[in-house]
Amino acid sequence: MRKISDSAVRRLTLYLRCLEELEGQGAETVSSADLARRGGVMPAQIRKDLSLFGSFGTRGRGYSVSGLACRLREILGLSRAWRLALVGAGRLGSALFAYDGFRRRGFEIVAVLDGDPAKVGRTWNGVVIQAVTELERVVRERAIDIVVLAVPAEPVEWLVDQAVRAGVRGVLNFAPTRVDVPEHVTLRDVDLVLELEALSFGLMRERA
Amino acid sequence: MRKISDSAVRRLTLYLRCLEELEGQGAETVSSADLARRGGVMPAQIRKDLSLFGSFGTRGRGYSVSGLACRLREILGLSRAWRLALVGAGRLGSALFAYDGFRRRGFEIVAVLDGDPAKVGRTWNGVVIQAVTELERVVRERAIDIVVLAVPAEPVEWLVDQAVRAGVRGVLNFAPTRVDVPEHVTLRDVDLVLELEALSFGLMRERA
DNA sequence: GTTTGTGAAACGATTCACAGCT
DNA sequence: AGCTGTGAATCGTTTCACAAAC
Repeated sequence: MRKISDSAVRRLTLYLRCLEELEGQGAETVSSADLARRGGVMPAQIRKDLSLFGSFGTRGRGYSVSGLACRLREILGLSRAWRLALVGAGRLGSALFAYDGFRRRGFEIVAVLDGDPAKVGRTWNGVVIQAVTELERVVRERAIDIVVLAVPAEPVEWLVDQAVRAGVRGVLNFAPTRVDVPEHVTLRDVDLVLELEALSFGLMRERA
Repeated sequence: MRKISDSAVRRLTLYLRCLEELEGQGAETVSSADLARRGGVMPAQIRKDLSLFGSFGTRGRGYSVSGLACRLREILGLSRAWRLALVGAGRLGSALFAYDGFRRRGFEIVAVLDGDPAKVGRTWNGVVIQAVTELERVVRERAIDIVVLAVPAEPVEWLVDQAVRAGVRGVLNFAPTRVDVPEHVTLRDVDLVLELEALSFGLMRERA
């Protein structure tokens, strides 16, 4: 199976958003040139990206807006629901839990865990906070697909180890630390300090 | 001035973290091979990345840990403080405000703004929440370098416009929307839904 | 002998350009 | 005529390999 670059995946999600906007506007069909204008990319890039998965358009006509959106949702795995466990019931965890952009895309946080005994037992919108020591059991018994780590760097290695042992398939890591996962587990890092550092670098070079 | 790719910048921040870890362990010097092992990259990649900015090593010896860390901090713009305004005093805003990883790197949130009149006037750790309508004035009068947008997609265009007009140099956008900024302003997007979508894509292709 | 700094080679991603379908 | 799908060409990034420095 061909390897798809991260930038290509990012663009696919971009195309989907543009298509959903078009759907809302009642558009029936769209050409790669139209879509490219909206997304700020080159038309050939769109056609190339799509050609990695099949041919979804009609020559001379373009793409069916709803048809292509549907195919993209399938390709990205967004036509099913994913079960998430959130580890870390601090401020960031609470922000992620409350954010409804996730649920709208089929990402459902079905379990919340925290290392602070004072937080364990509290309820967030019907979800009881459990102890981190329960992670392995929770992932297994509640059929968790993705673990979201909103915790400091230190416990991350242990947490990932537990989750992987229990059969988790994806990890979204917010801690500023490098994690190793087995080949069959998908990992993504969101490093907020890194983003600011990269921004800082950009600021240093402006008008220099 | 040569253009530096985003992936190179990300690696520079990675090198800095590894060097700071080494500093903590009392190491004096490090070779590109050592550093590469820690960072999970190729030694030649490190040397190539560094060569974009000068030559900091000694042949036969390696690099001075503290010396290289210091140079990287200068290159990344981390040896000075940056003044941030946070727009959006919701859950995400509150998580960002409380996160001390920013302050440790010299990113100081000196102003907080929100569109909800009920929140305006409240104080967060000595910082009074102001109305978003004040953004332009705040950026100008308080010499804001970077605006952090922890708000929904809708107000983003207007907010960026105000901030840019007032001379902001960088924007960190958490809203799931494409923003256009003038060439002299640096923009970075952190799109949490996109990260999950990309993770979902990864999960679809595992063991397929 | 060791390790850097750097051209050259290999690789990967983007853009071009056009044959082929509607 | 209009637009897709794709091989070829271009561009940028990563890796190799070695001469120069210590």
